Amino acid sequence: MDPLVAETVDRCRELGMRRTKALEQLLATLLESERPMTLSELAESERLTAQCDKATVFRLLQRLAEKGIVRRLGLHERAAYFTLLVPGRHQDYLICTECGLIESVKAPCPVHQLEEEIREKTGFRNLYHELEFFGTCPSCV
Amino acid sequence: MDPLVAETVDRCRELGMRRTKALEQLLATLLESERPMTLSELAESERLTAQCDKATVFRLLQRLAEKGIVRRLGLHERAAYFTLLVPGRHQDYLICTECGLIESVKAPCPVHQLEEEIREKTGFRNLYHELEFFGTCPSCV
DNA sequence: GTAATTGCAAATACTTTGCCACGTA
DNA sequence: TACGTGGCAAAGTATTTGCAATTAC
Repeated sequence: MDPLVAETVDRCRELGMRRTKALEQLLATLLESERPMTLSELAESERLTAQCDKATVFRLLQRLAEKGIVRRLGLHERAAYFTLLVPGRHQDYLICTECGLIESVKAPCPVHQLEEEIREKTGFRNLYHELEFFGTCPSCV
Repeated sequence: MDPLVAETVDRCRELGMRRTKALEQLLATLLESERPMTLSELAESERLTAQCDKATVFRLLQRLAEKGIVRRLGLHERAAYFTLLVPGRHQDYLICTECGLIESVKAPCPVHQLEEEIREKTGFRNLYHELEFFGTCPSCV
């Protein structure tokens, strides 16, 4: 087993989880993946499809996210968010993971130069980016 | 009417959309909002709840997103994405909006200093961030 | 008048939970 | 043995679509 998987399983154990096949395979799958994966992708992946039910993967991810081993990406709600694009205006957001508060970041966005580099090096076109900061807001601390 | 709303409606008109009450109210609502909003929030907002059906708001947002007037935030899929947090490791992503390809950004992340500033100025705790670049990948150009 | 747009209701899709069986410690 | 975990099936919530009626141009 990949030593990083073993190490992560140990962290889980210390946090009170049991060492199960499903947990090991889930962690191994996430670790091998170069990119974030959806619940369905995980549940249907080679290592997990025979191993366990989708509900199990769901509950594992839920527990792992609570314990800070895994992160659920996005604005942390089930629903999609929409925003108006005003030409020449760009916004980054600061979001409270406890109460859902969303506010705009006042400071200038530090990402434009990297975006330029990516445009040149990768050949991607129509580039734009999204940047969100997450944390616990003062009222929720 | 807010001149920026009027201007945006004009852009929509130029892109072939019709000037409807629902469109005007939707754009006004998005523009007034300091933050991104979900479909439900929009459909149930003061200006829109009496004005039109949720399906209408959905289809408007869909058309506006196609035309680049509105942006749908997140990894651009219906499903949530999960990623393993490896201590000391941070990843940003580059995502193709056409084919869904997701790859890691090789360059170092330029956001840490801003994160530090936010930590100091806002009183948020447990801060972290997510940064994604979107665009059309070379194969899809 | 014609084609885009809308409302309503139904269909999908993804997520989440209940309950009892099972496996780990 | 005890309690966390898993499977299966059902419920919950958000998104998306079909179609006839309406409206903008």
